[in-house]
Amino acid sequence: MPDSRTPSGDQPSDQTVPKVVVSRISLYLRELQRLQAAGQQTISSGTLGALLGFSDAQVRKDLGFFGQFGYPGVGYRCDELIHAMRDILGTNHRWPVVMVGVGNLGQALLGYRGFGRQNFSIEAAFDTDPSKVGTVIQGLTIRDVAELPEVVRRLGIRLGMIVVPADRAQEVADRLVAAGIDGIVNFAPVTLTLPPHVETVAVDLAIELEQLSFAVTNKFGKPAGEGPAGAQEPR
Amino acid sequence: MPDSRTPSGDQPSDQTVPKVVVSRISLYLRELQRLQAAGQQTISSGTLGALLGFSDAQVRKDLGFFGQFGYPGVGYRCDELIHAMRDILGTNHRWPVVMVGVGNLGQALLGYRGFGRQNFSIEAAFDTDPSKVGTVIQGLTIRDVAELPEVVRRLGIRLGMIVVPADRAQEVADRLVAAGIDGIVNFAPVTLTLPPHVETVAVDLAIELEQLSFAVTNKFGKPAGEGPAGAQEPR
DNA sequence: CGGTGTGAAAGTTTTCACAGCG
DNA sequence: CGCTGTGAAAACTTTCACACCG
Repeated sequence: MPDSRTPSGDQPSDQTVPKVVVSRISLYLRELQRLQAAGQQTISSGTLGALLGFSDAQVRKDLGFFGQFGYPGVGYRCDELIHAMRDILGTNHRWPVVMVGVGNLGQALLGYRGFGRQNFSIEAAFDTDPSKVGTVIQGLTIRDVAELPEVVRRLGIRLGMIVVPADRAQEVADRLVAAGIDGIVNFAPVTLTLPPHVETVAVDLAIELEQLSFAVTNKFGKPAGEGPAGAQEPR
Repeated sequence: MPDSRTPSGDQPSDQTVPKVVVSRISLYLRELQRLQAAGQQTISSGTLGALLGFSDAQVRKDLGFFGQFGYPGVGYRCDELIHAMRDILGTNHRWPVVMVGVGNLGQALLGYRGFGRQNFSIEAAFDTDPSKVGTVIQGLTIRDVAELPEVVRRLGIRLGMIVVPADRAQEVADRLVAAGIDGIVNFAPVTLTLPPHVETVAVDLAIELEQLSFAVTNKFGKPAGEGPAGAQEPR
């Protein structure tokens, strides 16, 4: 484009990037990390796409939203692309996170190693149940929700996870917002009402099963021959 | 359309329904169940949409993929629409499900009440760890994965959940497919290769946090400002 | 009225196809 | 060569706007 230097992530980006593109970036990153761990140095858009069930053009277009990262005739260097995608996603630095709700699911998430692998670290966990407050789970002392504002401020935390029952989720969301949080992952099966400056991502496990139920139910009412090989469709 | 009888879910559906429409159907259903529990009899597309952040037209168009369910001037009857949407999603009947992997997360999912609420029931759980096989968790006796085919056949199970580490997920998927499963929810952070007749839904918890990281990082690069995520050190 | 259902228009995302580069 | 980056075309999704209904 402007000149002919070595590829690098310059910023043509000012257009607004579709959400679905960002979710694919996460999938590219995940796959690249696997490839790198397997010793692969470079990869082409075609190969990367095939591993995930996307076209080569889609991979290139997606990356094109953020800059130029490839080498014509060669492909992309895994290490460079991983670094670039972490920059895009904001995960080249560590994110401290708070969790509210340490029931079944909350406790499991506290022990999930996958967060740390992508540079997220649950730094504090809260509950309202007095029988839980003060106990130690996965090395963390559970605190009373009343301490939320102080802890968020002291640790400079911007992200929170809601892992409480549906009927308590909005109240917890309000507390997180009041404490100054910028983004929330909501595992409760309810839609939160939030001020527009707070970002949110919803995960509803029952809905995932419903989507599968629909797909399986309607499998034999579809068009004929379906897609390429058996690559899994991304969410 | 054809005649003027009471609205009901007849099926103009043969067009292929976009996935994003199906995911909104799940959200409509969730909200309707909440409204019904709160005693509401009817709801308009505008009100329902507003509760979820969608336009009235979107709600009507989405429902239009599956039939005619509304009463002009009135809206939709909650009980009817709930039933219709369960029919669409295939959750008016109970789905028995198998789970493979009863680590941290698997055990939490075994205890999650939200599945039962939407008519899914985890009927059997498997692991390969001999120290887990034979133990009872959440009232279920954990079985050896070798028993998968027999149990799936005997209980007529069509859906499976993969809750094992990434490096074991493909092998487990192959076993589920061999056992005759039709759909898989995959919680492992890896893309599965599956035959085209097997449906799949992927849930990657770290990716959800990454999406939030991106949104928060770029919140102030949206309207006019500079520097969304491109910056990278020139090589 | 207040609301649905639905073509047609607008907007968005994906695919195509090809110039250009090492 | 093999592959990227990217306009332009195609496909798809959302919004608009309005006839019609109770």
